[in-house]
Amino acid sequence: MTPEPEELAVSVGPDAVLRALADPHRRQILRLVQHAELPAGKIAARFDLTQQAVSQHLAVLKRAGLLAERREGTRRLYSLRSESLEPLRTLLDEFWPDALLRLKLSVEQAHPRTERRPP
Amino acid sequence: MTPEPEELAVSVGPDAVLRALADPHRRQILRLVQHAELPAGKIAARFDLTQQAVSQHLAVLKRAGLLAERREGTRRLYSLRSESLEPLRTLLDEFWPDALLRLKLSVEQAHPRTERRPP
DNA sequence: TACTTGTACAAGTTACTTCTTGTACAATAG
DNA sequence: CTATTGTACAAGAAGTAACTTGTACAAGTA
Repeated sequence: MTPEPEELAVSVGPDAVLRALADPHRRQILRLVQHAELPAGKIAARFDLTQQAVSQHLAVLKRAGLLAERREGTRRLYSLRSESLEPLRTLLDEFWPDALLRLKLSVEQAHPRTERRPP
Repeated sequence: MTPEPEELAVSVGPDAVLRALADPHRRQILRLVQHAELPAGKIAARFDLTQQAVSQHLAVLKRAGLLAERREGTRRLYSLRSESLEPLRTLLDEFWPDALLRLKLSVEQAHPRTERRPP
Protein backbone atom coordinates (compact mmCIF):
# COMPACT_ATOMS: atom_id res chain seq x y z
CA MET A 1 0.00 0.00 0.00
CA THR A 2 3.00 2.35 0.01
CA PRO A 3 2.72 3.86 -3.43
CA GLU A 4 5.84 5.94 -2.90
CA PRO A 5 8.11 6.04 -5.91
CA GLU A 6 10.87 5.64 -3.32
CA GLU A 7 13.77 7.47 -4.92
CA LEU A 8 11.60 10.10 -6.48
CA ALA A 9 10.21 11.54 -3.25
CA VAL A 10 12.16 14.75 -3.49
CA SER A 11 10.88 17.26 -0.97
CA VAL A 12 10.87 16.37 2.72
CA GLY A 13 9.74 19.67 4.19
CA PRO A 14 11.67 22.07 6.32
CA ASP A 15 11.63 20.07 9.55
CA ALA A 16 13.79 17.19 8.42
CA VAL A 17 16.17 19.51 6.60
CA LEU A 18 16.57 21.83 9.56
CA ARG A 19 17.01 19.03 12.06
CA ALA A 20 19.54 17.34 9.81
CA LEU A 21 21.52 20.55 9.52
CA ALA A 22 21.37 21.26 13.23
CA ASP A 23 24.17 18.79 13.94
CA PRO A 24 27.82 19.85 13.45
CA HIS A 25 28.94 16.38 12.40
CA ARG A 26 26.32 16.32 9.71
CA ARG A 27 27.21 19.78 8.46
CA GLN A 28 30.81 18.63 8.25
CA ILE A 29 29.73 15.62 6.20
CA LEU A 30 27.96 17.92 3.80
CA ARG A 31 31.09 20.00 3.44
CA LEU A 32 33.06 16.87 2.61
CA VAL A 33 30.74 15.74 -0.14
CA GLN A 34 29.90 19.18 -1.43
CA HIS A 35 32.33 19.16 -4.34
CA ALA A 36 33.15 15.49 -4.77
CA GLU A 37 31.35 12.24 -4.29
CA LEU A 38 32.86 10.29 -1.39
CA PRO A 39 32.40 6.70 -0.22
CA ALA A 40 30.97 6.16 3.26
CA GLY A 41 34.26 4.82 4.54
CA LYS A 42 36.30 7.84 3.51
CA ILE A 43 33.73 10.05 5.17
CA ALA A 44 33.76 8.01 8.37
CA ALA A 45 37.56 8.15 8.48
CA ARG A 46 37.39 11.92 8.91
CA PHE A 47 35.56 11.68 12.23
CA ASP A 48 36.27 10.53 15.75
CA LEU A 49 33.17 8.39 15.60
CA THR A 50 32.58 4.78 14.77
CA GLN A 51 31.83 3.87 11.17
CA GLN A 52 28.32 2.98 12.28
CA ALA A 53 27.68 6.34 13.89
CA VAL A 54 28.69 8.08 10.69
CA SER A 55 26.54 5.68 8.71
CA GLN A 56 23.61 6.77 10.83
CA HIS A 57 24.35 10.42 10.16
CA LEU A 58 24.46 9.63 6.46
CA ALA A 59 21.06 8.01 6.78
CA VAL A 60 19.62 11.10 8.48
CA LEU A 61 21.01 13.34 5.76
CA LYS A 62 19.69 11.05 3.07
CA ARG A 63 16.21 10.95 4.60
CA ALA A 64 16.25 14.74 4.65
CA GLY A 65 17.01 14.64 0.94
CA LEU A 66 20.36 16.30 1.42
CA LEU A 67 22.47 13.44 0.10
CA ALA A 68 22.47 11.49 -3.13
CA GLU A 69 23.66 7.91 -2.86
CA ARG A 70 25.19 5.94 -5.72
CA ARG A 71 26.23 2.32 -5.28
CA GLU A 72 29.37 1.12 -6.96
CA GLY A 73 30.27 -2.43 -6.13
CA THR A 74 30.28 -2.71 -2.40
CA ARG A 75 30.81 0.97 -1.84
CA ARG A 76 28.24 3.72 -1.50
CA LEU A 77 29.18 7.08 -2.85
CA TYR A 78 27.52 10.13 -1.36
CA SER A 79 27.22 13.65 -2.63
CA LEU A 80 25.35 16.81 -1.73
CA ARG A 81 21.89 17.36 -3.21
CA SER A 82 21.73 21.10 -2.93
CA GLU A 83 18.21 21.26 -4.33
CA SER A 84 17.07 20.05 -0.95
CA LEU A 85 18.23 23.26 0.62
CA GLU A 86 15.32 24.97 -1.10
CA PRO A 87 13.01 24.74 1.96
CA LEU A 88 15.71 26.46 3.96
CA ARG A 89 15.98 29.25 1.48
CA THR A 90 12.21 29.64 1.45
CA LEU A 91 12.21 29.89 5.21
CA LEU A 92 14.94 32.46 5.16
CA ASP A 93 13.10 34.47 2.54
CA GLU A 94 9.98 34.34 4.67
CA PHE A 95 11.70 35.86 7.67
CA TRP A 96 14.29 38.04 6.10
CA PRO A 97 13.41 41.73 6.36
CA ASP A 98 11.28 42.95 3.52
CA ALA A 99 13.79 45.33 2.06
CA LEU A 100 16.30 42.65 1.25
CA LEU A 101 13.62 40.18 0.24
CA ARG A 102 12.30 42.50 -2.41
CA LEU A 103 15.77 43.03 -3.74
CA LYS A 104 16.43 39.33 -3.84
CA LEU A 105 13.18 38.58 -5.65
CA SER A 106 13.85 41.20 -8.22
CA VAL A 107 17.24 39.66 -8.91
CA GLU A 108 15.75 36.23 -9.30
CA GLN A 109 13.11 37.50 -11.68
CA ALA A 110 15.77 39.14 -13.75
CA HIS A 111 17.86 35.93 -13.79
CA PRO A 112 15.49 33.00 -13.37
CA ARG A 113 17.52 29.95 -12.40
CA THR A 114 14.94 27.19 -12.54
CA GLU A 115 11.51 26.47 -13.93
CA ARG A 116 8.64 28.51 -12.58
CA ARG A 117 5.73 26.65 -11.10
CA PRO A 118 2.85 27.57 -13.40
CA PRO A 119 -0.14 28.84 -11.36
CA MET B 1 32.68 35.05 37.19
CA THR B 2 30.41 35.13 34.17
CA PRO B 3 31.64 38.28 32.47
CA GLU B 4 28.87 38.05 29.86
CA PRO B 5 27.33 41.38 28.98
CA GLU B 6 24.06 39.40 29.14
CA GLU B 7 21.85 41.18 26.67
CA LEU B 8 24.65 42.04 24.33
CA ALA B 9 25.65 38.50 23.48
CA VAL B 10 24.31 38.61 19.97
CA SER B 11 25.51 35.65 17.97
CA VAL B 12 24.71 32.14 19.18
CA GLY B 13 26.07 30.10 16.30
CA PRO B 14 24.21 28.03 13.78
CA ASP B 15 23.33 25.10 16.05
CA ALA B 16 20.97 26.92 18.35
CA VAL B 17 19.37 28.80 15.48
CA LEU B 18 18.84 25.68 13.41
CA ARG B 19 17.48 23.67 16.31
CA ALA B 20 15.16 26.50 17.27
CA LEU B 21 13.83 26.72 13.74
CA ALA B 22 13.40 22.97 13.41
CA ASP B 23 10.14 23.05 15.34
CA PRO B 24 6.89 24.01 13.59
CA HIS B 25 5.41 25.66 16.67
CA ARG B 26 8.45 27.86 16.99
CA ARG B 27 8.40 28.81 13.32
CA GLN B 28 4.76 29.76 13.77
CA ILE B 29 5.69 31.94 16.74
CA LEU B 30 8.25 33.73 14.60
CA ARG B 31 5.60 34.36 11.96
CA LEU B 32 3.34 35.87 14.60
CA VAL B 33 5.93 38.31 15.88
CA GLN B 34 7.54 39.02 12.56
CA HIS B 35 5.73 42.27 11.89
CA ALA B 36 4.42 43.26 15.29
CA GLU B 37 5.52 42.87 18.85
CA LEU B 38 3.21 40.55 20.76
CA PRO B 39 2.84 39.74 24.46
CA ALA B 40 3.49 36.16 25.53
CA GLY B 41 -0.16 35.63 26.37
CA LYS B 42 -1.44 36.62 22.94
CA ILE B 43 1.07 34.30 21.38
CA ALA B 44 0.11 31.42 23.64
CA ALA B 45 -3.56 31.95 22.82
CA ARG B 46 -2.86 31.07 19.21
CA PHE B 47 -1.75 27.52 20.03
CA ASP B 48 -3.29 24.33 21.33
CA LEU B 49 -0.63 24.22 23.97
CA THR B 50 -0.49 25.34 27.55
CA GLN B 51 0.77 28.83 28.28
CA GLN B 52 3.82 27.24 29.89
CA ALA B 53 4.70 25.17 26.86
CA VAL B 54 4.61 28.27 24.70
CA SER B 55 6.66 30.12 27.28
CA GLN B 56 9.28 27.41 26.92
CA HIS B 57 9.28 27.78 23.15
CA LEU B 58 9.75 31.50 23.59
CA ALA B 59 12.72 30.80 25.83
CA VAL B 60 14.30 28.53 23.22
CA LEU B 61 13.83 31.16 20.54
CA LYS B 62 15.23 33.83 22.78
CA ARG B 63 18.29 31.77 23.66
CA ALA B 64 18.88 31.28 19.95
CA GLY B 65 18.82 35.05 19.60
CA LEU B 66 15.77 34.94 17.38
CA LEU B 67 13.50 36.94 19.68
CA ALA B 68 13.79 40.32 21.30
CA GLU B 69 12.01 40.70 24.62
CA ARG B 70 10.75 43.97 26.02
CA ARG B 71 9.08 44.15 29.42
CA GLU B 72 6.16 46.47 29.88
CA GLY B 73 4.56 46.24 33.29
CA THR B 74 3.79 42.64 33.88
CA ARG B 75 3.76 41.74 30.22
CA ARG B 76 6.64 40.64 28.01
CA LEU B 77 6.53 41.72 24.42
CA TYR B 78 8.35 39.61 21.88
CA SER B 79 9.45 40.39 18.36
CA LEU B 80 11.62 38.81 15.69
CA ARG B 81 15.33 39.61 15.67
CA SER B 82 16.04 38.85 12.06
CA GLU B 83 19.74 39.62 12.41
CA SER B 84 20.01 36.28 14.11
CA LEU B 85 19.14 34.55 10.89
CA GLU B 86 22.55 35.53 9.61
CA PRO B 87 24.18 32.18 10.53
CA LEU B 88 21.47 30.47 8.55
CA ARG B 89 22.15 32.60 5.54
CA THR B 90 25.86 31.96 5.85
CA LEU B 91 25.20 28.25 5.94
CA LEU B 92 23.00 28.44 2.92
CA ASP B 93 25.60 30.44 1.06
CA GLU B 94 28.20 27.87 1.94
CA PHE B 95 26.24 25.03 0.41
CA TRP B 96 24.36 26.71 -2.34
CA PRO B 97 25.79 25.93 -5.76
CA ASP B 98 28.48 28.30 -6.85
CA ALA B 99 26.63 29.80 -9.77
CA LEU B 100 23.85 31.25 -7.66
CA LEU B 101 26.20 32.18 -4.86
CA ARG B 102 28.26 34.34 -7.15
CA LEU B 103 25.15 36.09 -8.38
CA LYS B 104 23.97 36.70 -4.85
CA LEU B 105 27.28 38.10 -3.70
CA SER B 106 27.47 40.45 -6.64
CA VAL B 107 24.04 41.78 -5.78
CA GLU B 108 24.96 42.34 -2.17
CA GLN B 109 28.12 44.15 -3.13
CA ALA B 110 26.15 46.41 -5.39
CA HIS B 111 23.59 47.14 -2.65
CA PRO B 112 25.25 46.73 0.76
CA ARG B 113 22.53 46.47 3.39
CA THR B 114 24.42 46.79 6.64
CA GLU B 115 27.66 48.10 8.04
CA ARG B 116 30.80 46.23 7.08
CA ARG B 117 32.87 44.86 9.91
CA PRO B 118 36.15 46.74 9.62
CA PRO B 119 39.10 44.28 9.68
C1' DT C 1 34.78 -22.44 -1.69
C1' DA C 2 36.34 -19.56 2.01
C1' DC C 3 38.39 -14.90 3.31
C1' DT C 4 38.36 -10.01 3.30
C1' DT C 5 36.46 -5.49 2.72
C1' DG C 6 32.85 -1.94 2.78
C1' DT C 7 28.88 -0.96 4.57
C1' DA C 8 24.26 -1.13 6.82
C1' DC C 9 21.07 -3.05 10.35
C1' DA C 10 19.83 -4.08 15.42
C1' DA C 11 19.59 -3.41 20.11
C1' DG C 12 20.77 -1.01 24.09
C1' DT C 13 22.32 3.28 26.90
C1' DT C 14 22.41 7.95 27.98
C1' DA C 15 21.14 12.49 27.16
C1' DC C 16 18.07 15.85 25.35
C1' DT C 17 13.36 17.67 23.88
C1' DT C 18 8.68 18.59 24.43
C1' DC C 19 5.13 18.48 26.74
C1' DT C 20 2.22 18.40 31.26
C1' DT C 21 0.77 19.96 36.01
C1' DG C 22 1.84 22.60 39.86
C1' DT C 23 3.83 26.78 41.85
C1' DA C 24 6.06 31.31 42.46
C1' DC C 25 6.36 35.96 41.73
C1' DA C 26 6.00 40.83 40.05
C1' DA C 27 2.79 44.47 38.69
C1' DT C 28 -1.53 46.50 39.05
C1' DA C 29 -6.41 47.30 40.96
C1' DG C 30 -9.59 47.41 44.66
C1' DC D 1 -3.01 44.75 52.45
C1' DT D 2 -5.39 41.42 49.39
C1' DA D 3 -6.85 39.71 45.10
C1' DT D 4 -6.08 39.33 40.15
C1' DT D 5 -3.52 39.02 36.02
C1' DG D 6 0.48 37.92 33.14
C1' DT D 7 4.10 35.38 33.03
C1' DA D 8 8.13 32.35 34.20
C1' DC D 9 10.28 28.57 36.94
C1' DA D 10 10.34 23.48 38.53
C1' DA D 11 9.83 18.77 38.28
C1' DG D 12 8.44 14.76 36.02
C1' DA D 13 6.71 11.66 31.91
C1' DA D 14 7.17 10.17 27.32
C1' DG D 15 9.27 10.37 23.12
C1' DT D 16 13.35 11.05 20.22
C1' DA D 17 18.34 11.54 19.13
C1' DA D 18 23.21 10.31 19.17
C1' DC D 19 26.02 7.33 20.31
C1' DT D 20 28.10 2.39 21.39
C1' DT D 21 29.01 -2.71 20.47
C1' DG D 22 27.72 -6.63 17.98
C1' DT D 23 26.16 -8.74 13.66
C1' DA D 24 24.69 -9.49 8.88
C1' DC D 25 25.44 -9.38 4.27
C1' DA D 26 26.91 -8.32 -0.56
C1' DA D 27 31.00 -7.87 -3.68
C1' DG D 28 35.23 -8.83 -4.73
C1' DT D 29 39.79 -11.92 -4.17
C1' DA D 30 42.62 -16.06 -3.23
